[in-house]
Formats: sequence, C-alpha cells, structure tokens
Amino acid sequence: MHATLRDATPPLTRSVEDYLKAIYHLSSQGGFAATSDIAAMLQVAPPSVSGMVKRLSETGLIEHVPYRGVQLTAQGRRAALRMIRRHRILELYLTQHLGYDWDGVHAEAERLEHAVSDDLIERMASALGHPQYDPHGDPIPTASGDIEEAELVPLAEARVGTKLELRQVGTQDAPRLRYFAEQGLTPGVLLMVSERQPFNGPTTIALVPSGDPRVVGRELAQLLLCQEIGS
Amino acid sequence: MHATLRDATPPLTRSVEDYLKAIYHLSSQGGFAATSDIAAMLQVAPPSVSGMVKRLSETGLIEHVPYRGVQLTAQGRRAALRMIRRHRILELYLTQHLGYDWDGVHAEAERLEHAVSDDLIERMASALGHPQYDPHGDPIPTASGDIEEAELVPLAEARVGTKLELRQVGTQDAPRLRYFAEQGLTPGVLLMVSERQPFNGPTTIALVPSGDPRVVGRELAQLLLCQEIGS
DNA sequence: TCTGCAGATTAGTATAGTCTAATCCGCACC
DNA sequence: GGTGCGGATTAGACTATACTAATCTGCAGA
Repeated sequence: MHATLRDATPPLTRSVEDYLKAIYHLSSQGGFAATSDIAAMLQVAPPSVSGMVKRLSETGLIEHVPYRGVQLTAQGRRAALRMIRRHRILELYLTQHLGYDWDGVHAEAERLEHAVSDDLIERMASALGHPQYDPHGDPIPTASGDIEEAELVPLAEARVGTKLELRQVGTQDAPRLRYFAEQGLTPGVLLMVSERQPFNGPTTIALVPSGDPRVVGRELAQLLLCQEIGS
Repeated sequence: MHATLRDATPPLTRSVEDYLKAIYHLSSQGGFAATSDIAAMLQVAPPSVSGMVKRLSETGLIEHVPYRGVQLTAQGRRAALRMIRRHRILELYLTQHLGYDWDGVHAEAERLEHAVSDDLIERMASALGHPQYDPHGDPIPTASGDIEEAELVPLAEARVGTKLELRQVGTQDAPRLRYFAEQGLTPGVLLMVSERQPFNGPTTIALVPSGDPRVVGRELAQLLLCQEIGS
C-alpha cells in the first residue's frame, strides 16, 4: 500500500518541472499564481497553462481555484525546490569551475537542470563545499528541501543613513547584471545609503569601505536586495 | 539564399539526436544500419524506427533504402559526430573533474549530451586540455567533425608473440568495465600476447613491464582493441 | 443593479513521439 | 522456380504538449 503510493511517482517531464518552478516563483510571496502570469513567465499561450494546470492538479502537485489561480501542494513545492536547488548549484558550478560570468549562466543552467542526476548535483555541491548561495546571492535549498527565507529590503526602499549588505540581485537579465558587476554591485558588498531623490527618484549610495559613490535609479534599486547591518 | 539555407536548420530533438548516434554506430563499419538493430539499440519497437526513418530521410539527415536499411548523409554524419564529441567530452570531464568512475559515466553523459551548449562543451574541452580520447580510449571528434580512424586489432585476434598497446575498451557495460579496471586493463597499458587456446579459447597475456600474466576469455578479448607496437 | 472588459477556460487542431496488430517483401531453401 | 519465414512497413491509436478561436466569469464602474 505505502509502497504503491511511494513508487507510483513517475518522473516529471521537463515541462512539468518548468511549470512548477514558475508557480513557485510567482506564488512565493503569498497567494495564488495567475494563469496569465505563468503563461508570460514560460512564454506560452494562456490556454496551454489551463491545460497543464488541469493535469497538475489531477496529479496532486498543485491546487487550482478556477478563475483565481494556483498554489503548490507540499509535494509540488518539494519538486519545485528540487529544481531550484539544481539550478542554483549549476549556476554556481559553472561560474566557479568553468569560467562563466554571472550574466551568462542562467540559460545554460536552465537546460541542464532537467538533465542532471541527483548524484551529479551532489558531486557538484561537494566540489563547491556545499555552498549556501548562488552567484546572484539567491539561497540554495538543501537536498531535503529547506530554503532560507531572509528578510531583505530592496535598496529602493532602504532608509537613508542605514548601512547595508547587498545580499541578492533579483534579476537574470544579462545587460543589467553586467552593469551591476561593472558598478561593483555584487552580493556581499557593503554600502551606506547617502540620499534618495523624491518621486521615485534614484538612490545615492557610498560603497564601504572605499566610499565610492554610486547613483542607482529606481528600477535597478528595486532589484538590489539588502540586509541592514547592526552597528 | 545561403542565409535561408543555413538558418533554416531547426534544432534537432532529443530523439532525433539519439537515432543519428545509433545509426552512426551501427553503420560505422560500412554499409547500412538495419531497422531492427536501431530499434534494439534505442530500446523502441521497430515501427517507431520506421516512422522516425521516414521523417529523418525527409529532412535529409539519412538515406533510406526500403527493406535494406539506412545510412547517414553528410549532414547527418556531422550531427552524429557532434553528439559523439559531446558525449565523450562529458564522460572525460565527469571522470576527471567530478570523481566519476569509467563504468558509471555513460548514463549521465547520455542525458547531458542533449542539454549542454556548444559553448559549455568547448569550455570543458579546454579545462581538459583539448583531449583526444575519452576514458574508454574512444577518439573524440574535433569540433569541426573529424574523427581519428585507428586500425585496431581486438586482443582476441592479435598474433601470439606480438607486443601491443591497449587503446580502446569497446563496451559501456559497467560490470565488464569494473572487471577490466580491476585487472589493470585500461587504455594505454602495454602487453605481450603469450598464448592463445584453440577453438575460441582464452588469450593469455603478460602486462609490460611488470610481466604480470592475465588470462582473458574470448568474449572480453574481443572488446580490448589494441595497436601493435613496432620493436 | 446592470454591463462590459480582462482574464480564464473550453473546443478543436497540430506535431512529435510512442505503441500494438496487421500486412508486406525479399531472400534462402527445397 | 515456388514458398515460407523473418524482418520491415503500414494502419490506427494514444499521450504530452502546444496553438488559435470561441466562450465564459467575475468584478469594477456607471
């Protein structure tokens, strides 16, 4: 009986894995993922999403409230986190061991995450010393499916005068990532918020300890996720 | 015009890549690959092969002579060699950099070869120092599609008294590979053929320079591909 | 309360791949 | 030179995924 239930897990297809990841990301900050948002994220037409949603909810990976959206079940969440672990370990491995830049790894990891075995992922993880963060600062879920939930503040919303550590860069867009790298804005960097212009204006910061100033427009400042530093 | 021709190459699917590789291997020593052999190699039913063969010959990747078999066109051969290059570089990378054994890499490479980019393969190739052979001694095709065609003799057919270098091990079967490794029979090893029993009997060899003897049955001796050493 | 629009779903079609069952073809043997 | 058997092919069906076009629903605004 139990055996039947546990064994009867057919391997997920590539598409299913992509849908689960998308739903995870879209519903991570609470609530439901909307059909049209999933469609946009996966670059498919909305009816394709409706079709897949039906299948996924039949197999118990998601919960579907018609005309409202979907949420992952515990099982679906586990599967999504497994993919995210793979993705982030791959990104880190490719940058650390094969000379990829942080703006170029995403696409490669996107394809590999479906093909690698768990064994290979764990070998990469050990080769990397069981890292906790990927090159963009995103937390890597553990093999058992736990993920760090940090309380981070977008630079765009940080109070003037606070000292911050840049922890995550919330985009995979290559040109933006290249620009951040040029500006020295990579995870781990410390900075002071010097001032902010009103009406969604730019934020001015000073890098610590160099003191170099940087002016960051609203759109980009929204992507720089920071943690306030005590002291 | 040229542009149209060159651009109009849609990416090959996973299945198509597998069929091309199988056909390459089956027709490498001349002639046609038979439907049933392709089916056996890919673990699909013969009618599936007939269907795929039709599509592949329509797209110009193979040449089909009904009831006879198929052969690769120049284009199909190029695509097959590209996959074989990927496979062999992956196998070598996994053994050299991620601690895989030569008997365990095949399955992993088999899945990854469809997912990696050309860029990643070339990065792995440089990390490996642009190697010429994979862990089993199989030659790695160049990026431009050339492959070494060595004249190798199976140990089972080598003349008694000759000195040989073991160059390739012609199997991916894990238990056999493990056994060869235990016996010290890996590519690069030198040996003398000491004697052979009649009626498809075993071949006795002496490892060089240690002189250690080994008795190798016909079936395995057929898999050990050697090159005669001058002097 | 009605109405309309945006977003979601259903209906119907297409493609790539697979399968089983039925049929066909070519060659080896008598 | 016929005949049969084994391998190859065709016929027909199924699954997963995608699409477009048509329809439905729920809520926001009049």
